[in-house]
This record gives sequence, structure tokens and C-alpha cells, in this order.
Amino acid sequence: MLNLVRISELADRAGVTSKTLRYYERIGVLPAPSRSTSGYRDYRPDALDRLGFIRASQAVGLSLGEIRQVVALRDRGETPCDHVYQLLQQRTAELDERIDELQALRRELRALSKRARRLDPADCNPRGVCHLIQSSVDAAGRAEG
Amino acid sequence: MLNLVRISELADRAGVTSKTLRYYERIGVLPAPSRSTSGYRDYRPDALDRLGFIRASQAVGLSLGEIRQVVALRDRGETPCDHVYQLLQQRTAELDERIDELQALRRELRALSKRARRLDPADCNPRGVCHLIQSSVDAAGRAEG
DNA sequence: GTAAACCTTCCCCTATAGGAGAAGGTCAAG
DNA sequence: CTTGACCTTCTCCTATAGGGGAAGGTTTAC
Repeated sequence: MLNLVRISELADRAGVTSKTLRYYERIGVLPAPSRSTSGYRDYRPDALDRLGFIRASQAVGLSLGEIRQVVALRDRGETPCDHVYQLLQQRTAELDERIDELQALRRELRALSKRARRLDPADCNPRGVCHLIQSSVDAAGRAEG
Repeated sequence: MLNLVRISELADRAGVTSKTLRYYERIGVLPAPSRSTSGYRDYRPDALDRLGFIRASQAVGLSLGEIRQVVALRDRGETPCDHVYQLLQQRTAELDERIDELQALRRELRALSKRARRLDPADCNPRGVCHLIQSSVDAAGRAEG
């Protein structure tokens, strides 16, 4: 009898909404469950495992699209570990790049704040809207030129 | 005579498309220019300064919505420097937070890769789709619990 | 005089991860 | 028997920064 559960109960247990479960089914990360005679979704308890995997995957930066690829492998009977490993390596590399970018931006913002303390708002030229920011362009221009 | 320019010429000079300029006008970051008798937009050369400000602002992480606020102040005759300074401080704080999050994620991904080298794909439990990722959940659960 | 290259407004489309709400069917309790 | 709490599918909507293309007017060059 597997004590089947309805959508809102599964949603509660997984900490998501029913909308989310229907969405997951629609995009193919959660398998379509059987239906009661009246058309209600009847989930087997192992759907919770799948939802745990989905959440964990999202937590390490995988998109639902990527998760769909992974569970498709599993559902075809393959072991998705290699694929997952590749994805994680790729995500790590992207993350490194992204962090570098944000750190560069942070350095620039700090420089901007420092410069701002030397500038007098009265000097602000309407043409450039605000010299705080225009000064960063000038600085970048000098740095690049 | 101010040598007026048409939209595609201004777009070329600013390194954006005509679509972008119409969009900027529509959302209020670029003032509506005068029109020729046939309805064509005639930009004065100082529109280029405004576009420079927009680009520089985007480069330091301001959204077009925030930029709109800033140029609105300027266009009302106020000096937007204080507001810009606040925005930049706020953006800097958000950036710090974001960087911390990404670094935490990076640490987790590295730990995951390390763990992956000890795991045998054959152990992978179909219930959890892939143990690489489920192992991270277990680890997080232990860390939090 | 006509073809190419502009310009105009208008509306729809993109990715991401769902949320809002309508219209209608179902189920349990009182 | 009806009320409330479910469930179903359906369509549209959110933010961001524009892009694509249609339908039609203009200007420039030959």
C-alpha cells in the first residue's frame, strides 16, 4: 500500500509548495506520479528523496535544467556520477571567475568611496550627472589608455 | 546649430544599439530628445555624456532603475552625489555579502570534489540519484545538527 | 522613380524559478 | 446539502536589459 501522499502533503514535507511540485514535474525533474481515480496525484514516499536531491543540487549551484539532465541519466538506468562530477568542476571554475570579477568590482567601489571623500559635491558637473561615478570612468580610461 | 545626430549615429558613438537608446528613453534614464519635422529623434551631442554616465554606473553595479533615480535628481536640479554615495555604499555591502556566499559555496564544491575521489560510482544509490551530491547534504546536515 | 537605408511605434520574446488567480471537479464533515 | 478545503488544468505575471520583427513613413542616392 506504500502509503501514498497527496501533493500538498509532499509539498509540506519537502518544504516547498504544490505549485513547485507541479512545476518540477512539468520541466521533468520530478517524475509524474500515478493518479487517483479522480485525477489527484498520488506520490510514493521516495519522491521525497528526489526532492532532497533537487534541493541539494540547487544548493551547490546547479540549475533545474542541469538537474533535469542528471535525473534523466539516472532514470535511464545510467550512473550519473561522471556527469555530475563534470558539472561540479565546471561550476567551480565559473564560480572562481565570478568571484574574481566581484572582487575586482569591490576594489573599484572601495577606490570610489575613497575618492568620494576628497570630492566636493559643489564641483559636480551636471553634464556627467555625478562626478563620483564619472571619476571612476576617467580613472578606468587612464588605466586602460 | 549644435550638429544634431540621429539615433543610429548616437548609438554607434556610444557603442550601443538604437533599440537600447529607445529603451533608455522609455524607462527614463535618457531624456527624450527633440524631433525633426518627420518625427525622427535629434540628439544633442551632450547625450553622449549621459550615456557615458549610464555605462559607468552599470559598470559599478547600479541597475538602470537606480540610475534612473540618480538622473532624476540631477534633472530636477539637485546634486545627486549624496544619493549616489549611499547607493555605492549599499552596493558595496551587498557585494561583500555576495562574495562571502560564493566563497562558502566554493569551499563546499572543493570539499565535494575531494570526497568524490573517494567514492565509487558503483555505490551510487538510485534513490538519491547521485551520491556525490547527496553526500554534501549529509555533510551539511551533520555540520548543522 | 525607385530602391536601399534609414526612421517610427507596436507587440511579443529571452532566461530562471516559480507565483497568482480563474474556472471547475472532488472529498469529508456538519 | 452545502461549506470549506482540497485538487485539476489553463493562462498570465514577476525582474533585468534589452532583441526581433512587423507594418508603415522618410530620406538619400542613383
